[in-house]
Amino acid sequence: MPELPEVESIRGQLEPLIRGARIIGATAHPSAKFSSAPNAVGHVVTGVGRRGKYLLVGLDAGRDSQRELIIHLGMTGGLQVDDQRPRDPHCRAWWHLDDGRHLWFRDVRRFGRLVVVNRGDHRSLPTLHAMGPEPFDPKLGPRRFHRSLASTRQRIKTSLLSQRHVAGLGNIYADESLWRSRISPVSRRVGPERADRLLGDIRNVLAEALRHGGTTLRDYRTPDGSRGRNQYRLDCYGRAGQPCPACGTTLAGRIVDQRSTTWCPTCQAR
DNA sequence: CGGGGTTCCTGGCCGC
DNA sequence: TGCGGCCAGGAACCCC
Repeated sequence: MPELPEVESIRGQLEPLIRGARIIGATAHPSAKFSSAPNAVGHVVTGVGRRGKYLLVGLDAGRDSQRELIIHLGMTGGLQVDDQRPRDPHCRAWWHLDDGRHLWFRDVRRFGRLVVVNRGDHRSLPTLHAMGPEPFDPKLGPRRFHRSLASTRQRIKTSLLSQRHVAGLGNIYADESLWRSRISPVSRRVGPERADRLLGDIRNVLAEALRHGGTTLRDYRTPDGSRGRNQYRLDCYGRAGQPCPACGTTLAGRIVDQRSTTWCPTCQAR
């Protein structure tokens, strides 16, 4: 489940591998989630960016078009660059590069998707289009974050996963951030002081995960095949029934708005 | 137009 | 040992 630290780790490895390459061919799984891969053919890769959990591959076709290949990795998606044509049964799309290499997208569960658009035209991707600020954007201050959270009555866990208030959190880092900030995931109102603390803890949790190469629970790998190491550092996510690392209370687990959620009933009391 | 429910997918794991 | 059932979950999509 690649979240911001995992997507950023992939972006950092991928960009030097494919920047400057021209895409001369493509093959895609017939699903509409992948079938637009051939629209990237004829373009040169100008760079690889990231917004929240989306990878943004810059494409340049010369005089006419500045386009963008947008990839969301979903739960099980990953990207590789190989000399040979991919033979993996879970390959959902691949692009032939002019130096003979192949960029390919592996996604066992097909929760990922990709699309080629005119650069910056994100109207076909509602979540990206309405994406909140990057967590490390200096323009995102505690006041703005609090105001944003206060604009809805959704549970805080749901708000964090919505990408509308801050970009890049998934289920793992949402639970980790709320645990660290001692905020109940079902809280519907977060005051200015707690919002301030939460923003700081989101930044700490994400920065630490990034420093440790992301979290590999099962599928996540960077393009060179490396696993993350942050899975050994999780305090809360996936540990229901085990003692809270802070106070020893048994961590609780239940479904909150369709997502499995873990929290400490003592530290994160309502 | 915000919010809620539904759907897409497959492999690992559990229990019988 | 084999296998049915269950679970993981981000975002598009539909509807009110």
